[in-house]
Amino acid sequence: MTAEASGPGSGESLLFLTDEQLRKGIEAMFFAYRGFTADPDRILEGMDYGRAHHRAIHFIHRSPGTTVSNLLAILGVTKQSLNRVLRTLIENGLVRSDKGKVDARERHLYLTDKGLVLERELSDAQRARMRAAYRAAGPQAVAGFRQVLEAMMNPEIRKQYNRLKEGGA
Amino acid sequence: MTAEASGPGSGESLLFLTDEQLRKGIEAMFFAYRGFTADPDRILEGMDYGRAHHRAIHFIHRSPGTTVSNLLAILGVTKQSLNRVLRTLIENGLVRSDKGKVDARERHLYLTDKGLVLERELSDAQRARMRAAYRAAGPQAVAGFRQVLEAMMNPEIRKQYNRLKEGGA
DNA sequence: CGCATCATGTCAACAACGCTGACGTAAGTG
DNA sequence: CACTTACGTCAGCGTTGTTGACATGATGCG
Repeated sequence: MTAEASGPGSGESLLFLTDEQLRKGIEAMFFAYRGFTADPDRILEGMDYGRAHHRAIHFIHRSPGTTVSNLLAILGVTKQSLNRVLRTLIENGLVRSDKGKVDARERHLYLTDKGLVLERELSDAQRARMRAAYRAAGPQAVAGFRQVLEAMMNPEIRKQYNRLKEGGA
Repeated sequence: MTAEASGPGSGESLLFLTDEQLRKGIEAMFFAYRGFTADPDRILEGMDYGRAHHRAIHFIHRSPGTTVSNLLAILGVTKQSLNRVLRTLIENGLVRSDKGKVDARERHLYLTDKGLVLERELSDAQRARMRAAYRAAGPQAVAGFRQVLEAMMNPEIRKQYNRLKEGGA
């Protein structure tokens, strides 16, 4: 069960669209996501933080100076929900919130040195697993992996993802 | 950004193991999982059920007659958490719980006709998205997709996944 | 200038779904 | 008979999502 999803030669047997195949994909997605979050979750447990904090930290690190609205759009949660998370991160000195210079209503978010330390710890763990999986599967599999994931996103989300994929903040 | 993850000819440029590439994979995983759960979530919202009910229904449908312990192992939650979900499903007549014949301590779980209807609705929605993604990406991408996901699972989980992948209940 | 709108923060309440700990009961097992 | 197993349940709690309402300061526009 490695790479023989397409038929033996004859063009594109649609075997990979079987309900059975789809079910396997669905279950693979479910189990893999568990692995995907397992390492950061383990690091976070015991701290006052959870998965939501990890996500906020990730995207702030990724787009330093991003605004609260940006973050809201990317994370897809309500401002009340994000604010709860953001407040503790700011109180604990992991995140800095700067009033905007051109538009003073906006808050620009940055990780502090302390925040960068935690970000590093979390992403190292997650990247290590990702790297192992990538290495085990090989470059071609990785390309396919990304293709399918992109096709699985909601269209508007995919736009955001692509915007993120290219440009900076 | 389709399939040029490996270098232009020269063997296996390790470009796909870049931190940047890993980050893209991580974000793709995050956004794709949102899409993955979006359709069932939408169907469930308004009913008394949530994502946890969907998961229980899925695996009961998939392995009819499975026991509570089996389900616990697959879902990776506590019995208290599962029980809360299972109880409502049984009370509402979506799931039937039969006392075991060889070991009367065990409860064997089945979907009722009513349960099958909901299962169908949920999995149709999820499969439709999966099918679209598979079709858009093509068989080779799908093979890679599954390879990377499998490599991302925890080892014990991967064993369960493979056991599920093959045999029946 | 004044008023609508925007970006943000916050209070309150609630739901879903994880968790731990403890206890009970029926049924296998040595 | 004692022990263990499979399951159910009560009680309580934490995280993270939701809605609704309200406040504040900043911006933009007629």
